[in-house]
Amino acid sequence: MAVLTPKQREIADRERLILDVGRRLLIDHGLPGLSMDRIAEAIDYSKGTVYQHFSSKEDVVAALFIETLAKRTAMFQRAAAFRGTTRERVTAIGVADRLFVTQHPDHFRIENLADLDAVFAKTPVERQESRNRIKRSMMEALDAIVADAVTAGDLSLPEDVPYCQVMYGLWTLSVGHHTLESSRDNTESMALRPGWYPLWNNYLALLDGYGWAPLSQDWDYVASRDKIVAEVFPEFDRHAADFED
Amino acid sequence: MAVLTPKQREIADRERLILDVGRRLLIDHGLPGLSMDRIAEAIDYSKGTVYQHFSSKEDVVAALFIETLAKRTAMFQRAAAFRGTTRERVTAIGVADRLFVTQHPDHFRIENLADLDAVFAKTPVERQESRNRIKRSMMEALDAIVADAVTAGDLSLPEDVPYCQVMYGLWTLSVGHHTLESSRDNTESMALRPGWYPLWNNYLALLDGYGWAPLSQDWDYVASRDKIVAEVFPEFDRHAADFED
DNA sequence: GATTTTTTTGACGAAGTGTCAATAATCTGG
DNA sequence: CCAGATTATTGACACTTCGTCAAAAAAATC
Repeated sequence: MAVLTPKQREIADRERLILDVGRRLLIDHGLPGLSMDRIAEAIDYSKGTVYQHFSSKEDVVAALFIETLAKRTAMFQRAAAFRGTTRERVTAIGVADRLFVTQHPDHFRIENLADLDAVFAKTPVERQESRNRIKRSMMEALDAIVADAVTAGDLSLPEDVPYCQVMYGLWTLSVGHHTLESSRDNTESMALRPGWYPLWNNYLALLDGYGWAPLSQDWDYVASRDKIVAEVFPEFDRHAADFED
Repeated sequence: MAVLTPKQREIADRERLILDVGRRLLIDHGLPGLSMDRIAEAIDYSKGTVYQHFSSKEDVVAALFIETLAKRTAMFQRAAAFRGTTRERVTAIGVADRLFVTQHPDHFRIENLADLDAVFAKTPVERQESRNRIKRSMMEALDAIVADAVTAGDLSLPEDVPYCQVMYGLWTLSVGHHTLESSRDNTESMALRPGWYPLWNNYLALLDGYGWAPLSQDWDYVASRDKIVAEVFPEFDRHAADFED
């Protein structure tokens, strides 16, 4: 089965094509702008054929979301492998998050549009399982950092606090930040400088609050941040400006 | 103009009726389950009449959201007026947030469904301004607490950190938490105890991280929490169990 | 009670969803 | 290479929803 028949090739290519067209429609015209009719028209096949690939419009969106999630997870895994203190490694996750948002804005946009129950509820179980599998592998990479921090003595948590709670805090900070930022008037109504600073500062405060050593007062995390970009994400090095505003 | 003609009365009553029916549909069947046809059928008027009240389906949803937002804001304002240390007052906001979520689940559900750009984008400007006005008054109540903390010497922020950043951190924690919690499988995929504890602990850590005195190690905030409920939200006193899981 | 203004109605056009019988293309074994 | 079996493709169809608008009904006004 190593080699595909021409027909199988065509089908595989078409699946890619549908996703690419779908992504464009989703980015350019939002969720309501993505319709099966439009996809069919754009790829010059009939609607029925599109339904052969995806069971519903939501299924297309979910498939796009999964691609996005895989990309984010890959970046997080690279970040988690940074060689440095455990707190630098968790900082690397924050950096990866920021780079993901700024360097793959299309993917990031899709995360906001597609990670909704309304979408996945109309999707075949395999798709849902696929999503859960990737999310789980992401969480594992993150929890491992906390576990390492505890064994290294950089962090000591009360008995009743599970490892994942710390990462969960960072995650909620990020999700909340991007949710609020995505609707313009929210940040507008606050006298807050837009961009990355508020989130970065809240990361620092939360980790300091948990007592994750070395504390921000004892270490130059801006320097760490630059080092992380240079070592882990050299392809984005030139874009250090992403952190400036 | 103090007294309404019967006709005006009827129209006002009907507006209420539309919102009530709309809320039920939204809660029970989600965003797609709310349709103008269904509303019209449920209230025994024609669709055209519904459109006399609201310019679109999204307009109905937005109106519902504004009612919800007003309710939350009122609770926050009560909480902010708690007589205690500044840090207790910010804790009171967290308590109010929790009580809002648990005691008004319908409203909370609506926040998640309706505070989307996709909704407000299709809404007349007055509605948008209305939302922004309420949000702003909410933020003012919150920022005032931080300002008081700084003048009281409970908190000292670096020059370049605006007051609102601290509240913004708490807000993003809450938004992120509820966003993640609203999709079952997210929390499921983490070994995290569900409910209020992770959020509460992250509140503590974030505020400790900012050095907002008295720090959690020097003060019994669980006791404060009970006091806040008893004094500010006596109507919910019996439901202290909301904080237990 | 006649006239003007306001309100209500439901049929309508446009768009979108997902289905399915009919048609076309492809594969398969002799 | 071809007949027959299998698989893929098509687009018309039934359905739903949105938002509009001319015509009808009701209310207000004089």
